[in-house]
Amino acid sequence: MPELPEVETMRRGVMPIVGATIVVAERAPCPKRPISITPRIDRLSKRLAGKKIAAVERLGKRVVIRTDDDQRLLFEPRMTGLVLIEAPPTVEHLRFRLRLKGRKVKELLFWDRRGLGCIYLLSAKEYDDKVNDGSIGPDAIAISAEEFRSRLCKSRREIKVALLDQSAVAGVGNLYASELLHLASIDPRLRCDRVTGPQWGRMYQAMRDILLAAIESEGSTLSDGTYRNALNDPGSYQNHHQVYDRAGESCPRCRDSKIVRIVQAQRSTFFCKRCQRKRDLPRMSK
DNA sequence: CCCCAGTCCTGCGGGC
DNA sequence: TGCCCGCAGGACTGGG
Repeated sequence: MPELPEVETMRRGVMPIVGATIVVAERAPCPKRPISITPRIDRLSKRLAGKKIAAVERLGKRVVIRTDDDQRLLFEPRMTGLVLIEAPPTVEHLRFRLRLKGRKVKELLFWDRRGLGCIYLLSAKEYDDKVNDGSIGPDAIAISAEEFRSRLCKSRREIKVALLDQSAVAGVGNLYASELLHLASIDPRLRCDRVTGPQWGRMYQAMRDILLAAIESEGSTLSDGTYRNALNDPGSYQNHHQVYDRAGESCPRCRDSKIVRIVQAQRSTFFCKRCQRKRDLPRMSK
């Protein structure tokens, strides 16, 4: 389930395509039900043919390829998508190919087992509009502490649910939301409008620490093994998970309370009831 | 406007 | 052993 660290690892993995010239874009042969590509593939290919790849960027959980004429080709991996330059896990789930020339790398691939992912090409103006109209919030790594707080603090939703809202902050998904709230010692059920100033500070710092550490580890590869880096190796951050998918185990911090699983907005949340409280415990006076 | 439940999809693991 | 059902959670949509 690619979240910010996994998508950042994909971005870094396909960086060698920068400077290459696009020859043609095509659907890979015969998936049962084709993934969503906008505009349709022949028109998308026509708009990209002959354009040079100027940069590979990332916005939240999307890989963004910028061409020399400022178009943006966006890849949304969703649950099981991978952006690759070689060796897809299987042939039958290969969905899309960008044929390239002028550099060592000859193709960019999109592979997606479940086919929930999608691809779209936007003009410079369409891209700017999308970023500015609020449908995609600021990236979780780039956002300031003040903006992080101000974009969330008025909501009455539970903090864990709000962290998943990509229009507020882009990049945090289900796994890292549980992890960062554990690191920040905050109850995932706490309403945003009841989070205190110190809690906002800790949450912001924990979000950065967790996401940056996970990028260092090239993301988390879960038991289904789908997510891989560009060299087809698994990430290693799953070995650092404190709470995610660890219900019933004792909390690694307090070594006492057991990690519990609850459901919020139809998604699993994992946390420690002892370490993560709605209210901070009063500080001991000397 | 804000928020939530339902939808898409495939592979897998648990239960019988 | 084999089959079936439910679950996993990205982003989006429709409705309260």
